[in-house]
Amino acid sequence: MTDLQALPRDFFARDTLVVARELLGKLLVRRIGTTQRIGRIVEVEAYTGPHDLAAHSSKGLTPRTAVMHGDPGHAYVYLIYGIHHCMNVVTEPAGKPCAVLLRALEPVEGIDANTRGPGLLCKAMDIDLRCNRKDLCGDELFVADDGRQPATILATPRIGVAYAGEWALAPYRFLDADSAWVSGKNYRAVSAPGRRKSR
DNA sequence: CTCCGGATTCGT
DNA sequence: CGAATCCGGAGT
Repeated sequence: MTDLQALPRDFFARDTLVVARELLGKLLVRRIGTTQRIGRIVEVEAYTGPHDLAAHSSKGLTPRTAVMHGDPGHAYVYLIYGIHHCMNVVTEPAGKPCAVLLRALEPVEGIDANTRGPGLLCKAMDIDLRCNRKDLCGDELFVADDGRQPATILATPRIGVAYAGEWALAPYRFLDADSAWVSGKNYRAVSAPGRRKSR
């Protein structure tokens, strides 16, 4: 895995829902000095712009969300609950503030921690606020394609966005249906509510 | 300046 | 089901 190449910026400069689905199966590569960590993306969520009330950019242009308004192919990393980090990939041409949240990885190389869930993913990959605004068309943090893609993609509502009204129902969470590494163990109850333990 | 709450996770 | 723990965003 030494010949991995970062996906070009125009991969990210497209419709956010398309980029989100195509990110499934791709490799997230984190290089730190001489070591590298690689995970396969198996779960993502799309945040499609100011009209999408679940997206941070629905609050307008603020210091935190400025990176979402900028060029695609950059990392938007933020601190959540004062404890965890979440990593997004900025999509669409500059001026259209959209992003895809990376929610779970399948460990491929150099990872020995839980990668199921956005906060754990960042911890396992050593991604924090230093990575915010980082250009993904570089060599420290990038996305690569090794030709593999999921056989089946599942779409569900996004996790933890109940405040977003109708937008909370949009099926913008995408996952590799056959992956054992999605965060479904923790969140299936949220995705499929109302099911009792009977039968 | 103060105040509120969160694209989460873990332990009770 | 609540605590952890900090900062962005909004209001005074």
